[in-house]
Amino acid sequence: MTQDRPLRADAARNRAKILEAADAQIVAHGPEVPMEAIAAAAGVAVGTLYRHFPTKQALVAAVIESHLEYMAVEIEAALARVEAGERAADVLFEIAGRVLESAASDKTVKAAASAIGAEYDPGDSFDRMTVASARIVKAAVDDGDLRPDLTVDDLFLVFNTLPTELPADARRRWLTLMLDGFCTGRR
Amino acid sequence: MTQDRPLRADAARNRAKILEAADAQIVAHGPEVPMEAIAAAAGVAVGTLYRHFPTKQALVAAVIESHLEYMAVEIEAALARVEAGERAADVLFEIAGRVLESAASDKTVKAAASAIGAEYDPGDSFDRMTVASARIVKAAVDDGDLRPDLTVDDLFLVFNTLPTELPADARRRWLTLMLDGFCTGRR
DNA sequence: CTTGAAGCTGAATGTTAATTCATATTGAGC
DNA sequence: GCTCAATATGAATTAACATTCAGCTTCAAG
Repeated sequence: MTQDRPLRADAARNRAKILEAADAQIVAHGPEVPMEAIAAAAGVAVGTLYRHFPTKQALVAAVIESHLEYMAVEIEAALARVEAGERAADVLFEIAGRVLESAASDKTVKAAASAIGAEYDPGDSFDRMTVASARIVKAAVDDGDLRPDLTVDDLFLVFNTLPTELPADARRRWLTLMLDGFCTGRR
Repeated sequence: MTQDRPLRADAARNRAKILEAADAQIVAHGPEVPMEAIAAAAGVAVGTLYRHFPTKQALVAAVIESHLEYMAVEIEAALARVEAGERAADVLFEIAGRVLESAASDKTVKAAASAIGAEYDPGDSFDRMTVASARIVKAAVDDGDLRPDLTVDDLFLVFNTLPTELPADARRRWLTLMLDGFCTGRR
């Protein structure tokens, strides 16, 4: 899909700048940032956005995909550690903070997408993320560290729930409360 | 503020219809519903919206205020029950579900407001709500039912966090996880 | 039943933002 | 360094909205 013909050097550079700028702008100003603003932030003209992405929706979808990809990689790495013998709950909690940031941005972007009406394709990364997460949660439950009725869906519910806007320390506090609700108390 | 001169009967009726329609439309379709849509839902012409509210922001602010008012009343009633001897944690949890609904809508509407750039005045209702909530939380903590480090801010953090969109059962599940995180386990 | 103020209507105005496209640039194979 | 297909540019087009206002309608006081 990316390789019909290799991209010209400057085009590839611009594409990257556009994705980066779009991410930053959308996370910072929400759904309604003008394409002009994204273009300006990327240092290109609007027309260039449309050379790379047919519509604003498509651009937003691409940004989402990059977030999902990041999270998938992160979580698969965590799963590897669990399978290598680390305690699942420990790994999960350690990851949480880092993934949280991306999840937060991702949520903003998803909201942006649906506000615009994009029915974007969940795609490969999402499945990878789900599968890996499910295994980690299962392991932690089996260890007796997480309440036995807990599932990946709960985890996702909570991650999708998380507040986008507010301060880092509030976010940390929130995470603590959440995770405490997940634990058996035995840990 | 409401009583410069009593409103003509039909005007009062329209104002109520407008507020109701605005609430429904904003909660259902989000910030960006056109004034035209609100007008149509209320069965009046756009001009009428502007007779009652100078700008869209003002209309949105009025809707927020009505939600806050509802919650303030609800929570003050809860406080009365606590002061009458009911166990604070019980009352709090019983209320939670009901207040949750309004909080969810309110969040949507607030988001709408800030998306439009309304710096609306938190106002009286908000303070009443805060004060009453703080007392209930304090009582529950003193009873030993809620973890001792818990404050109203935590409660609000959680209520502001709550997902607007999703299904009633998911919301219930979420609430359970949250509240479990709040408890001492003693209860 | 009159009448004037209070209300209502909806087309017109002004603004903002997505998307297009004719024109101008530029990378890379030769 | 030449050439042209790939790219980039940004003014123009089009669509949605918020908001205004001149003219019409309806309460309600007398």
